[in-house]
Amino acid sequence: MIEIPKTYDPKEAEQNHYARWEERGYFAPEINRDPDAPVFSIVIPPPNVTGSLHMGHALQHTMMDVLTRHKRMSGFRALWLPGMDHAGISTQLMVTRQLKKEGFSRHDLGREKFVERVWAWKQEYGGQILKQIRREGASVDWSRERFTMDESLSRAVREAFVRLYEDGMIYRGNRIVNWCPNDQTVLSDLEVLREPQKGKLYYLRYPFRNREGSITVATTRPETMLGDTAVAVNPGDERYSALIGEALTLPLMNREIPIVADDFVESEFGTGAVKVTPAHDPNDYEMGVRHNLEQIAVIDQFARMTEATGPEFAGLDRYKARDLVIEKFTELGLLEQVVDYEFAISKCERCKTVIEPLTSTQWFCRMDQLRDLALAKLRKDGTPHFEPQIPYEKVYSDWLENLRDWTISRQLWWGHQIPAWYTADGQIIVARSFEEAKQKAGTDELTQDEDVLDTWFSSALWPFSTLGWPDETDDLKTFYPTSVLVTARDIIFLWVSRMMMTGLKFMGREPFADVYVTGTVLDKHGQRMSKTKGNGIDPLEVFEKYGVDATRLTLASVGSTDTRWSERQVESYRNFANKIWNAARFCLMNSDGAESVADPFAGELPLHDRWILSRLNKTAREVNDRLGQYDFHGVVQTLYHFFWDDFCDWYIELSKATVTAETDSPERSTARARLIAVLEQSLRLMHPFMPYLTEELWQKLPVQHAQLLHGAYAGAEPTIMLASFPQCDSALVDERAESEMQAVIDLVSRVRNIRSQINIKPGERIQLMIAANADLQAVFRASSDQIARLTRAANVSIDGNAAMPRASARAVLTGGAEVAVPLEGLIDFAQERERLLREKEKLQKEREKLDAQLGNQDFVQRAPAEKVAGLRARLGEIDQQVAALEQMVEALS
RNA sequence: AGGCGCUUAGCUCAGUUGGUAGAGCGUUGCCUCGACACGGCAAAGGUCAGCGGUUCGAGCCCGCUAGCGCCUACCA
Repeated sequence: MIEIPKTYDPKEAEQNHYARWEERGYFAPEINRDPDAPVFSIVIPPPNVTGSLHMGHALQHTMMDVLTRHKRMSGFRALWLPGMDHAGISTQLMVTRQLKKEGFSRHDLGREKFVERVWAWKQEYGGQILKQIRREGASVDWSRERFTMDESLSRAVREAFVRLYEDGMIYRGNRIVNWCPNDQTVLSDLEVLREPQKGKLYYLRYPFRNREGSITVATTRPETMLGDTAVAVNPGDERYSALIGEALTLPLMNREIPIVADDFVESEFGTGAVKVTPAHDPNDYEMGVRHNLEQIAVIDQFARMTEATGPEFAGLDRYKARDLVIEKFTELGLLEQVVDYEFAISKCERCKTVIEPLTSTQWFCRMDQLRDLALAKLRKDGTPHFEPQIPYEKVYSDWLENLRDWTISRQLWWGHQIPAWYTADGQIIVARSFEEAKQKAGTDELTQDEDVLDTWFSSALWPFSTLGWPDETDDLKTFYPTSVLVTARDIIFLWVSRMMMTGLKFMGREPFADVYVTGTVLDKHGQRMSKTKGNGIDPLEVFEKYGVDATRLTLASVGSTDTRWSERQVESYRNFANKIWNAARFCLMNSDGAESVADPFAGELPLHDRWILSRLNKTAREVNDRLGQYDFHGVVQTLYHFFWDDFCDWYIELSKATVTAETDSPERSTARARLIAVLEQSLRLMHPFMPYLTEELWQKLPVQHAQLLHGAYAGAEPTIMLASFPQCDSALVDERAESEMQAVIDLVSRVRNIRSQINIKPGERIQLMIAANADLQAVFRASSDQIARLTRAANVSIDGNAAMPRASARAVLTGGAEVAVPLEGLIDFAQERERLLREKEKLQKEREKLDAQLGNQDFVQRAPAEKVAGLRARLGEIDQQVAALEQMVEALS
């Protein structure tokens, strides 16, 4: 007899197993010795080196771990590759702040020292999240851990850059960009937030150059007027058509600017005339290009007015300049009106500073060819397959179709420095290394570009750079393309699409076949969890309180829909874990003799054994199928109900008498071995979701652990991680057993219902009289001991006719069976009559519905014959039961 | 402004090709029957947001309305 505590303590299991799994190399694909093993691989979405675990990570990691463990147990050569992202801006900000506390800036240190400092920071404080990933139980292969700034990955970055440059897809140019005046760097469109902003719309008059009068333009940013080089109107706007080409005098600057016609202008908005500031507005920039307008930079990189604005404005902050412009327009009588106006403003994703659009010389990546590769792949092969396909496939393709060039340079020090050098005479040399650049340039008087690349440039290469690219390593050949990408929806553009494009470009193959997009865990009010709102739930605290396994089940069942966080949910899965623990506890307490049984399910089996095997195998089938479809929610439900309802509530109870028999016997040993065998397979089925609990229990079971390992891991030190994942043996799926067992379950439930309704004390023994047809008689007779035990009946009689005592509580069952509980002296006849009449009423209501349906000729003719037959059968059944009930009532009168 | 999604039991969510609505928690009653009170047994609870349509039949398909949410966007 093996004794374990009454309550599952997750902490103990969590402390015991992870380190051992890791040390023994279970996480590495090399543990798989089958040379022909199919391959399964996932690369982790690399968390920021500055980050710490939040619910979104825990959610994604749970799902990736479930998939990886499932495939590993199924004999796949499984790799889940971990790593981190250097997170350019975040990390640089982190260290800059630290420096500031010490009283100096990064410029005091200089670039080289600063970068050293960031590395030191990374060593000391970075990667806290890696420890937390261990805590989650994530079966990642730490021997393959990567960091986007590793030398090998940096090499991949340079290689990719050079190739794209050589193919004409990367270029350097002066264009309008998103500039963050606080972080002092350019940002891509995807790193800019659009926020609604209450502001004002100013109506400004621009006088005609050569005559009286003026034209009025509306703007939210009057200060940019200093850089205006035109006013635009819609070519179809009759109010202005005569004015097109006419000259205006730009107030304050006294500059002559033309009126141009452009389709961009919406006649309905404002006055229908737009001031054009090509240097400080993306749309105006485009218009400027179309009309060949001068770009006059009036705002600098610190968001202050430039020298070009003249002595009164130069050096003023952009908002101060706004006030001054308005003041001057008022003085000149050129301010027509000011109205309240709400519009969208661009802010820096990181520091929330208002973005200043300005023209700047930067590196860009042309996206047209890359986009076409991705779109063609999707249209031709349906790759990647998004799950859920709706709406994500369309979200992805729509975005690709409207893709614009990607600004890839950043004015930071932390990151991959752009592999471009300039000669003294301004020639650009793009090369993989300084050596190569010198060769190409024919001189060593070269200066490397100061800028670094967007963090997402290196992330875009992650699925192959981590596997060794550009070298053709074994890992690359084996694990690329990866099997599936699991991610939140907010980085479909930033990351997923870019990996797809670079993968197709450099590898000639997609980086992953499937993209599983997870739902989001919201707070209990349905709001997104965020640091600034402070409404986040720390997964580590939940681990502490309820255990990792319970948390994982909760997260897995979120699936792909947004779900509000509810601690009660975790609590119920904690209870489930405890239920498993106690079911195992029961099995272990009654395990003596079980190990001597070689083949527990050999030979002829009683109903409940055939039934549980059928249920178990159907469960295995469902779990495998649903995991294949990424239906995490469904799998959790399936496992929960199989284990709790089928195994605990019925199978254990049905086996109890035999299993707990006082004296040893072959029957007892066999029953015990069967119980343990079913439990053992259940643990394997649940292991991907609940790694700690299942390992803890599996190790304790009196079974031949080594024999349970999947063939690919033969010889390994036994662990449930490497045990074979149960597959459905369809020979064991037994519909007849299931329906017969269902009859027993119905019978027991009805009797319990009677006991409860009549208030029979739980301790009180009853008599049970069952009348049934020959088939059911045989079923009930074979299970009569169990029926007696579960209904707490002193004795059970079964026969074909219903000669039942008048003083009894009775019920009719499906299949025409009847049951009576004789209760001489206890029965209140009137009450019992009412009870039966209520039953009858229920059936009659159903009958009415069926009558209506079957009375409808259209239904009978058009519905499938099978359906109609089914309803007719049900109708017959009801009639029979109603008749039986009427007889019972009659007998009571 | 467009696009998309959601609205099912008090709460959080499932609902597979249209065929008599499900789970967990909560609620009610009974229960120390030695695996488990983080438990057992039994039960109550729903005009599937509203309106209209298609169909023999709609939570599921189509249209409109309302509320909520998300994403995209070049109305200054």
